[in-house]
Amino acid sequence: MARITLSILDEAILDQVMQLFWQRGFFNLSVDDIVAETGLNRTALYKHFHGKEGLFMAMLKRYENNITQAFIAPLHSNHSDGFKAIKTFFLQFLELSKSSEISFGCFLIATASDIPFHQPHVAQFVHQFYKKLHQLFSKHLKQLVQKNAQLSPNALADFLVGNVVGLMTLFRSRSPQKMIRNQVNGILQFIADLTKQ
Amino acid sequence: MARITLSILDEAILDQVMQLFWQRGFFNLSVDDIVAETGLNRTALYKHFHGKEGLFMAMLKRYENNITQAFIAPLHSNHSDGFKAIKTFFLQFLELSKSSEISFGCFLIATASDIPFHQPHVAQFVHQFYKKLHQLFSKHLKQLVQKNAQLSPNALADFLVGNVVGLMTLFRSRSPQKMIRNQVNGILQFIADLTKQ
DNA sequence: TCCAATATAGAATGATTATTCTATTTACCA
DNA sequence: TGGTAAATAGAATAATCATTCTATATTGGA
Repeated sequence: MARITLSILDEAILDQVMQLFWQRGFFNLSVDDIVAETGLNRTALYKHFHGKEGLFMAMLKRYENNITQAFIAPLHSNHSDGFKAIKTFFLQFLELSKSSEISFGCFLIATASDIPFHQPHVAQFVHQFYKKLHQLFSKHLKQLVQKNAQLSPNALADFLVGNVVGLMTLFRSRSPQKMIRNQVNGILQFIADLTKQ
Repeated sequence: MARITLSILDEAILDQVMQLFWQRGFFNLSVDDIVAETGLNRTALYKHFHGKEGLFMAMLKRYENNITQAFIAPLHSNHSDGFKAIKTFFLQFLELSKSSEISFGCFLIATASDIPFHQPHVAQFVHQFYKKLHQLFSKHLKQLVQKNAQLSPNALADFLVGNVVGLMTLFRSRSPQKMIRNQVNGILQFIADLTKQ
């Protein structure tokens, strides 16, 4: 029966719904907007997602599966060169900033900013995303950081997660390309220096 | 007549209104909520602020004057030691993370995340805040960075602004103390290394 | 082809939204 | 003290909100 459920909901429509929540956030997007702009059936919405909150959570998960997974792919490589993996990941921000289409940052991180007013369910999901990112960074940093380094791989991974959060928030607030570029360069110099010390 | 206007609006009530917008954001706080929870007179609201948008903008300015100014005070010092000024500024995040009271991050930066849906007026105000922060960092970095450094003081200032944005967003999303501490330590090590190279 | 289950479109509902209006109270100065 | 202007409280309004209901259309298998 899960099979049937899936076949009913048009994937293209769900992508549109995801985009809308991503762009406008939970509180600034009404069910009427969704129905009117995407064609998602109102009755189907309540049958399959049990309301607006359920739909939002489903779209957040959809985003993580479809968008986030692709973005963190460079960090999944088991390449021996940990710096290269991290560098490839952060260079994506430069590509994003060069792109002519408007970026709305990261749906998950934008939601993080609204979190105080969402269900604990949503908050937990965002924190788990932070954790996944942390683990991926940490894996590469472990083989990169010298024994005598001042900061541990775990500490540095937190530093990188914080920088991703910063970059994504800059994107969302339509900051100039130069700011993005300078922050990425700062991060990369910092990581590069770790191996030289 | 501006004199009269000021005497009418209770400063304590305005502080409460500011706190509410700060905590809940524009879209998740109704005029009825404001009236019920702070005692702000509804008629006065429309007379003096011309609606919810005007009140929000006024509270954002109030926040910048009262809260932000105090927070960036360490960067206003003309101390000869630029590193010390920057360090003092970032150590404030550690104090904040140790504090038992819940932090809602930075009102300006949380608004940045909602910006795509606000008036350009609001977006511009947030960008000017980024700019002010940049200039303050840049001032200290200029006397800190070696001539042969890979990154310019202006580039590094952008890097620091991005990190402030990241830290504030972590606060807002109720991230663990350890994440905050590790990001601050990363920033400080990076700046310290600038002088040693 | 016919039937039962499901999908759809959109009207109805009742709560909540921002804003305006009205009536009453307060403050201030001659 | 008396009168005018401003402040207040809260009712009224019309739009919008999330959700449910109803009636019609569409499907898929015997």
